[in-house]
Amino acid sequence: MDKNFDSKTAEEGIYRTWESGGYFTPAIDPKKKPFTILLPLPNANDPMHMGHAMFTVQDILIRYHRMKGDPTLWLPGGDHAGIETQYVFEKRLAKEGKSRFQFDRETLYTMIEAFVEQNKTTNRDQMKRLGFSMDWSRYRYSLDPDIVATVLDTFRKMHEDGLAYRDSRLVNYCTKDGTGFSDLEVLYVERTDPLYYMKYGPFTVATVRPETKFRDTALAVNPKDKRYKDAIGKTYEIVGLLGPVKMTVIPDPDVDPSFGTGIMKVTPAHDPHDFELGKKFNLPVTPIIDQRGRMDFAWFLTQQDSNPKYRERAEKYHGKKVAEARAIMVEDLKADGLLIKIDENYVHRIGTCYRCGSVLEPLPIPQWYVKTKPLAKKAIRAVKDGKTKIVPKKRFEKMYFDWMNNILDWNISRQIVWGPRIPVWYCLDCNPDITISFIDKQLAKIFGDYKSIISKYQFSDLKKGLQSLSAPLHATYSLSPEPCQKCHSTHVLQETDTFDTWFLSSQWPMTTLGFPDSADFKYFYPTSVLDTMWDILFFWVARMMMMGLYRTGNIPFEVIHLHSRVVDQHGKKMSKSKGNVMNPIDMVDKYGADALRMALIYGAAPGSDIAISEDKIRGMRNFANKLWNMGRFIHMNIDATGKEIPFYDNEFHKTLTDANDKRIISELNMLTAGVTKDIERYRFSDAAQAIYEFAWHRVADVHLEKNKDRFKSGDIQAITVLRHVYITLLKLLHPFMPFVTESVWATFPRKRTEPLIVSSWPTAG
RNA sequence: GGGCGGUUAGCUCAGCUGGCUAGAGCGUUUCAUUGACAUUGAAAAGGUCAUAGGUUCAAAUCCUAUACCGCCCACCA
Repeated sequence: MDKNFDSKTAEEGIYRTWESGGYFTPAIDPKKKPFTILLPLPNANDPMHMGHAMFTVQDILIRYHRMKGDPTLWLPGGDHAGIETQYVFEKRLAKEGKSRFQFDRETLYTMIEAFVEQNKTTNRDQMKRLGFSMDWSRYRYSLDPDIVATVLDTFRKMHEDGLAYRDSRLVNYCTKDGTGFSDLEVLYVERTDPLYYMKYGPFTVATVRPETKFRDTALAVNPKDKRYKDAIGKTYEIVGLLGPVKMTVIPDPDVDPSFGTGIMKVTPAHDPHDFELGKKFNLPVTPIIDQRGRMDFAWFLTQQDSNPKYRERAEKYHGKKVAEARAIMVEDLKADGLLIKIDENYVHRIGTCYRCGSVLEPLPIPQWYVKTKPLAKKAIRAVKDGKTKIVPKKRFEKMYFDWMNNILDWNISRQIVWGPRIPVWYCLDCNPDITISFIDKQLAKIFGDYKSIISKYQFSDLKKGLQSLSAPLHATYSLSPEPCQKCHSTHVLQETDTFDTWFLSSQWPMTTLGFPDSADFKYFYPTSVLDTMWDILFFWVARMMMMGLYRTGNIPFEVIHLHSRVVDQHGKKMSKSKGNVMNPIDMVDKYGADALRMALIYGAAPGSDIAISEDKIRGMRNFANKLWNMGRFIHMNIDATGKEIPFYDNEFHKTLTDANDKRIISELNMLTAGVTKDIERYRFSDAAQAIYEFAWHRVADVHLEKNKDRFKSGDIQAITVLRHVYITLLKLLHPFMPFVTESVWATFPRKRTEPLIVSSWPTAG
């Protein structure tokens, strides 16, 4: 044996032995209850970060259960990660001076697909570097045809059940990325913006968005506000930048009389609250900002009789970006004496795109939604009834219930190409006023060439492309084009929106296992533990609960375990901009996978952050080496005796005479019981610390030193006990530090020849 | 605005259902060692457990309030 454990040369070979031995693939035994974990599917295109390294938690559970003899499955996978991947790809295009809008949808899709294929294996190889014992023979990719087929079928069922529907309402739209998002994806940031007090006929109104005033449809006041009591229901003529308009004052209990002047202008097309209010009072939805984030005054410019002054203004505003237009309008308001004052220090929160940071525009665009209330109800019930347990309970159960109880319908439409297209079809002949705003080869197939389409149908902006249809709400579910049910026309077009990535991943437990009738699904579903970080509790975990219960009638997993977030050595979140990101693979190269794994587990309390530093990883590398040298010491002493050392068993136990031996055995039994209990209770740090403490400070520092003379003198009993203690430690530590333990294990004689990974978990006593 | 978590040694944190001199890793100081390991060993310094009350025979641990830090949720224009 070498003087030190050399992780670099040992790890790869060991992993290959495990893999080629088939130990990662469980043997299906109907008599045994399996233990199953689904890997939270990483973006197939993404290199590994420290967050992924925390999947060590899963490997600990998996290795523990495998050693206990359970048919154990850890199912890996990769996510096409719709918007994420397309965004990364577009950035690359931008570097070449290109834009996605230069390509038709099929070409763009093919390009992204090729891009993903190039990088798909990186993440997988890195998982192996960490020693993760996943069943690679069952690896799934979220765009595998059978997975997509199940997802589409779920959509079909939801459509039939009235749980998937199309509606035109305000959507959080990123004008830069060109897609809408669900409420969860909105990132609110605090900002200080000017609050403008504008003259509004006989009133004064405060707003941060003067540019939307042209399409205000009403004024709202709190019905309890005495100041405006008499105004409710009355219509006023209000002179604005483009001349006078008529507006009615409506009551709205949500208006805060103490904010601004207590009067609110109502803009249903660009404010979610106003949109709802508009529905109540039958106000028209009249947009003034388009999907590119530019001012749209076409409605005004097409009027024949408009005043030349106003017309000139509208032309000036038209097509300008929101911020730019606002600045010009503020100047015009001042010139007209309509601006009363500006509060420059108004602090509010504004919705931004979590991807690119742009301000999101609430825009009225039709999208597909999932009706979530009935699904949430069952998902709440399942946790309340204890069918699925959340660990740590105290902290995260409340979060889960709060979110489920206040859940809103889920927007599953994305105006991107990278992902499965929503399988519904619209008849172009039944909807002659349809607006098609993208380039699509499918259309060319229907009509022969683009030109004829352009002449027949309205295109809002061909170049911008790939956006949602503003079609009437009639849609037919189908996987392939079928003649219109009403008019039998074959001029049908598939919805251009693709599914939100989370719509696919929410079905991961079913789709990966082969729902509805594969052997795997029947055997492994519901899975045992779902381990992930709390940041995707709503995005993913909660939605899997809803979708799993909806489709299978059964929970997708028995336990939801939320692991720690990895932060830097000062307890700060790792981020590229802060420059404090640590690459897990670098650490594996430098100190070994065992060291990194142990450093991530050791000292992490359930639900709290775990601080990682290179010093800590180095400390754990030292521990791996300590363990290695304990093995070396034992070998040297055995070799010195020149004898065969008996295996430690019950018979041998009875012959123990030395107090030191008896004591260390009894302590080992206590440790075994403790570690087993800690793992069962998801207290991995406690288990890791207990083993570390015992191995280093109890066995190596005390027992070994104290009994050195006995070992050297060839005391067979002492050596047998020591070897047994050591071998048991290797087993206990194997889930945490699989490489070094497996490596030393191989140097010791065993009753059976299997590697440590499939050896039996020790029992106390 | 609502909610959650944190505040313990120089740094990062453990301390689960209250109970012996409050622990670990890293760091610091001193000493030792060519015989498993310097990726080592022995020893040491270092904490009024955020603050103020309260419950209790007993509180870092439970309760109340305050302060600061972090996070989540929410349509206040």
